Amino acid sequence: MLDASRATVELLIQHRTSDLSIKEMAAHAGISERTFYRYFPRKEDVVRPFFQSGLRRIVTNFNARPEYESILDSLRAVWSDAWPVQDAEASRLLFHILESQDSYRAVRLQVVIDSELLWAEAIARRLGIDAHSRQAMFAGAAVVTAFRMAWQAFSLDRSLDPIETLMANVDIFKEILLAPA
Amino acid sequence: MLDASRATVELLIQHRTSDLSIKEMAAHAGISERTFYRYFPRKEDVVRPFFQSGLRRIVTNFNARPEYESILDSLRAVWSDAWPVQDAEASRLLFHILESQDSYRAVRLQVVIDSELLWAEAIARRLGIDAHSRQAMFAGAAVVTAFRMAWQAFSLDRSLDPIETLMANVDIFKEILLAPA
DNA sequence: CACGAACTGGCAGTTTCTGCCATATTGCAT
DNA sequence: ATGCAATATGGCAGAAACTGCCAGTTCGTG
Repeated sequence: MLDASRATVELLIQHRTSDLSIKEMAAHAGISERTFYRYFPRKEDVVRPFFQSGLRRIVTNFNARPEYESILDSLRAVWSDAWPVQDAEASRLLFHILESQDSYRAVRLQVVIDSELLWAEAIARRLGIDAHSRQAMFAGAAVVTAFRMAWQAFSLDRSLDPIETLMANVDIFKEILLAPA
Repeated sequence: MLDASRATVELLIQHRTSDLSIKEMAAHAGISERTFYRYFPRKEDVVRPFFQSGLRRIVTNFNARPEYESILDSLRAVWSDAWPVQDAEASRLLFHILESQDSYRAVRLQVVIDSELLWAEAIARRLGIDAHSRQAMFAGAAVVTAFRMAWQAFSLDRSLDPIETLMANVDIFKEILLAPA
């Protein structure tokens, strides 16, 4: 399922457009149309596993960072190696393709927003607070917002450095992310 | 178009489900199926104008508040009268209906996230800073996050007071919303 | 190997969505 | 008010998206 998602994203990038039929997607992923619909309730859900796995991997890496490291340093570290696609230019292209159709954009945003919960848990663990507390929830939202805006800025402006952009964003929420209680 | 959106949302609430066909929606809105598709590119886009107009109205009201009022007081004021639907119970029901299907949930989230830009401009005007600055963008994101979480909490927990929930959320981002530069 | 559970594909049928053209409505100048 | 152009609407045919059902396959387990 993740494989099929990856294969389809690859096809989207190849064709530089979001106008692909189910037939084309299924064929390139090497599965039948019927199976395609078992994996993805709606056509645009095809990008969901791709982004989910990427986002989850970042959080997992964050959780694997040493305790003594500051949250800001950890964020810098995990952001460095975790990109949705290896090539920066392909990443930008994918952003624009998915941005061009509301249906894809909406799904991508939903996946991103849903990762707030993972980040809330991760930050809460670090700060030693309750993962369901208001503070933890908003710390999660802050991290995701910083990611989201950095990715957008990076995709729109070729001259930006992704890591520095993220860190500048995170800096704004510093207090929220550092206050222990 | 907004009328058709409102009518359809009304129908969703009446039927307590998101499983409505285009045929039913168009009939209830008093337009043909063909015209329905002229207004709404995809079926689930039908909720878009409804939420957009609600969100825009809140920002407009915020901009109409007196200059001398604090941002927090203004937020409290505009939040008080502006609900997507008049009846609180209907509002909760609508939330659950749209939450039950990813396609509707994704659209709602997208509309909410897109209102960040409006808030960034509104807050920037108040603080006397550039609307495209990083600080303004994140202030907008902070307000929207506070709204979003308050609405969710309010919809899930019948005992919560919407205004107090919002203000408690906003309080977390106090520094970002108050710092003049 | 046997067997049940889970995965996959084919196909018919429904619903969603689009292109094209004809008709109606609106805005505006006369 | 009248004519005219621009725009909004509807009908219909057809394509694409999506579902239900059943049959064949693969996979893990005893």
